[in-house]
Amino acid sequence: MMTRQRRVILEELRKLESHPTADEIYEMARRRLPRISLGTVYRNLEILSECGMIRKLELGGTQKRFDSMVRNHYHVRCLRCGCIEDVSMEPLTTIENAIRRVNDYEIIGFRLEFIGVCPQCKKEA
Amino acid sequence: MMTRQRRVILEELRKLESHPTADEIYEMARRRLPRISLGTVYRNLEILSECGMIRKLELGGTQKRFDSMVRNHYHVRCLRCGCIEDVSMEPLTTIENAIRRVNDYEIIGFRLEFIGVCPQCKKEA
DNA sequence: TTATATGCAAATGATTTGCGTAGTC
DNA sequence: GACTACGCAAATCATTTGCATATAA
Repeated sequence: MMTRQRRVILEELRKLESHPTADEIYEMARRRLPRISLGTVYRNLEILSECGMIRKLELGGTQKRFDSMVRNHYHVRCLRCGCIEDVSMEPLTTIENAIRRVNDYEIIGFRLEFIGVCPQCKKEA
Repeated sequence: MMTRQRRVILEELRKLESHPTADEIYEMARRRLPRISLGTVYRNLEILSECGMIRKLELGGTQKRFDSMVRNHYHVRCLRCGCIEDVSMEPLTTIENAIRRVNDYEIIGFRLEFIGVCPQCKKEA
């Protein structure tokens, strides 16, 4: 069911290169639909990520993050300011191949997050 | 300050190969110190991981996990039951080298988590 | 029309914090 | 004795859920 709310959430997410939290998405959606509720945002983010239209990122920090880029890619997170960016890097075929059988698990995928200090914070430090 | 509480938490954590949550550690500690509080457990886990004596894992799921193994290693998480295990696998020198400069960040480390289905759950499925 | 989604508010679950007392160095 | 940590309970923060109403197909 493509409701107005769901469409707006999806559109707003697609405008961004970044990885907003649920409440950031709520603020963006609210500019277009002032009566939308935070609960609706959470519900739709869940549904959209279940059906693969967006990606839910469970990276470090207390809040989950979301992005509209579904292709496999990696992230860097800044230790200092917490900002998160995509990593431009050829796919790590080494890992992709190495994980076929790990600990006798059936491996479905992996999550790779880099941790470091972003250029901005490097300057300030 | 090595209090009785802090020592017990550390000892209990070192007994395990697994990656317990704060409340699991609380239960373990409580068998030896019945009056210990959950707040104390959280405070000590924070302090111990800050000074590098244990490791705080911010993997998927809602709860943080902790382990006493400080050397760099990776994890597998089961999609179905949520259990988490260490991965026995030679260090991925490919990544270790590849990450020296990513997106102009100063890279300090990375977090790698595999996702799959554990042997137990494979049987049940 | 009928299932599904919404807004609102209250509930939940993990973690953190304030405060007065107790323990460690 | 001074500083740090403790136990307890209340507070906080992100997220989820119940319910009566509204909306999309």
